[in-house]
Amino acid sequence: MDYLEGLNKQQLEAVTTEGGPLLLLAGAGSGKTRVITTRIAYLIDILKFSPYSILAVTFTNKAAGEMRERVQAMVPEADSVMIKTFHSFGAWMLRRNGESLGLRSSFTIYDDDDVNSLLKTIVPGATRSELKEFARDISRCKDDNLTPDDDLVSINPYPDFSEIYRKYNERLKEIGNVDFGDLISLPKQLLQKNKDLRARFQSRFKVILVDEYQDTNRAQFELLKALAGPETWICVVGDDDQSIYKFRGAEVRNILDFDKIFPGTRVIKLEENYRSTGHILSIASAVVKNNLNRLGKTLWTSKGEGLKPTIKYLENSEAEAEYIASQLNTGNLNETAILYRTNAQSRELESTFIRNSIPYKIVGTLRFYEREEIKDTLALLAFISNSKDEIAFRRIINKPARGIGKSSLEKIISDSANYDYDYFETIENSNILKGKALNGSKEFNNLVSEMRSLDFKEDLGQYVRKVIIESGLLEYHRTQDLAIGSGKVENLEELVTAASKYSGDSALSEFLEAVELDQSSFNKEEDDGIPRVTLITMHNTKGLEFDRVFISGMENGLFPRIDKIDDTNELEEERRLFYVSITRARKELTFTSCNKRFIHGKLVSSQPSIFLSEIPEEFVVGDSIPKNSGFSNSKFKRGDTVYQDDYGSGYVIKVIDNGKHELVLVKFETGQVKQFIAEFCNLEKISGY
DNA sequence: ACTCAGTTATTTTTT
DNA sequence: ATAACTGAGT
Repeated sequence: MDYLEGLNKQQLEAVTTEGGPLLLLAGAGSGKTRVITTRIAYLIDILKFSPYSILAVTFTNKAAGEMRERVQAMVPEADSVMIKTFHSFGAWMLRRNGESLGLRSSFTIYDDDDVNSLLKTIVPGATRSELKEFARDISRCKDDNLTPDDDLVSINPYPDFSEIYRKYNERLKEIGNVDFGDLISLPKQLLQKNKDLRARFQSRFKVILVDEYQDTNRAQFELLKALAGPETWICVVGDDDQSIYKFRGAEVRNILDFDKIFPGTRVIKLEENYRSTGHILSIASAVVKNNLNRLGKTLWTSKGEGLKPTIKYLENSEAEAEYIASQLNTGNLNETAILYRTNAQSRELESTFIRNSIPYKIVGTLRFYEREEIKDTLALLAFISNSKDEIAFRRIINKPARGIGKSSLEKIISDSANYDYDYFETIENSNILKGKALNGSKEFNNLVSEMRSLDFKEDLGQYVRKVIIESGLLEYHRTQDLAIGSGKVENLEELVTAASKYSGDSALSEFLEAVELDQSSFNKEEDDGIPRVTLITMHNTKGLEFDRVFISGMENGLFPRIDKIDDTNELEEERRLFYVSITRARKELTFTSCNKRFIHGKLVSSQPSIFLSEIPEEFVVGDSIPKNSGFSNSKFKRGDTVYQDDYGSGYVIKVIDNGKHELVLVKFETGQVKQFIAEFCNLEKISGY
């Protein structure tokens, strides 16, 4: 029981409280992971719960892995606790219980890219951005538990949207695959429809723990409700102040209203922060206090005040990068992070760091599975396993070139109606193709049958290697490498290595699932021992901490984003993002803000973020915070409210300096966007920050 | 099937 | 600025 030692009063209470429901409000740096893992250990070790009866759900595989490791260090038999992400839990459940939905246990999971391609086959005339919109909105429907039969006007007002959504679901079902949303909503449906199944799950999982509860969406909440019976010890852990994924369907109300939905909830707040020094916490608290929609808690530390954070104003983004670079001469780069709101901001930092020979690493930009060569291989593997997979088929049939162009492809697709939409069968039996396309398609089918006849149960790595070589994909990408110097072959090698960790009957589908759901195991760490400064988006920093943090681009329009400034809910979410960013820092924190910045190739004037004005002056040093204008010479700033005789009132979207004139782009309440030359326009400034 | 010029749209994205 | 994509021309 020595693992209980050193816990503070609230932590101990959180660990030992019996029964459910239990809501743990765990502030940033309050030892949340320690509490969850210790609670699991305590349940097994002291309260004698079977590890098998405990389900712990997280949002990332990284978090799941960390949790497993830490629990096992305390209680070895905890290795049979089910610790999974929401999505991998859903996949696990569907592979075992999906027959009634027409799912084979080897289904594959479509990612956003595949979803887009599938939608394109359903709405061929749609533009790229329309497809993207449909994909996003369908995903949002699934997050929100909305079916095509529901009123979807609030999601997408386009009258055909419901039909598109319906057709999309039908096609997905015909193909026999699922998307990310299905991994939550289908298990939920199964449990709701099938009383026996529900009883089985409820008798197995006596304890359910959910981490990062503030980021659950409606569907995840419903799944949880279906899993938890009246006797279940349900415990959710989260921080309403750190809810930053609303744009992905996260529903803050889940945590705000938890005690109303689960009557008799015990609420325990963990407010002692073990991470940051006092001034940093004071700033974080002062900032987040401006949010009205929160449960309210105040972090404190016994660490002492520490250094005052710094605010620095720079003329432009180049100066900003140079300033940050100049600060990196001292201190441990491994313990330093530069945070920004948008990925595009990393470019300037990168080029400056290269110029100054500062080693850096960028977190989270290029995802392994999104790479062309990887997607190609996965598509081929998916097709070998399921020749009804239209998206995989489209992707791989003519790669490398087999003489099957657009028209031949469409012929096969349309003729597949006669062969149960199985493209392998269509090629096998249809006589619609001739010449080069006929030979090419037969060649493709031979490849597929040959691969199907091979056994991969011993070593999936060897199997994948064989597939890559025999299909010609390796050669194809080798040529690409030679042409443009990409590392595609290297990536394919890495895929083979990753695959060799899998064996057994379901090796292939396990592997395909891992690639979709757990990219972390494929992200090769630059482990050359050189200390590197971390470049990272604010969103990606959740759960991380550094001795020294720079928060860059503190400008209205960029952060908070321009379209979020005048919507209270959106602004509060941006502010939570700021709160998350601030609380990453242990000891040192610097905010930088620029007067001018290149945005989409245009030099744009900006003004300091309204968030900077929320920092109490007594906690910071450095440049003083300009009130109102005065930072730039310009009369107009982004975010200003203006009035114009012809168009009425609106706000400034952009101020562009084109060298000759200052152009002011205004979005009016009517929805019109107009451009004016600052010197000559009759715009009246109503208010500004 | 490939190339090149023109077009478009550029938030965040644990799964 | 820039990447990613489209469509016409080779």
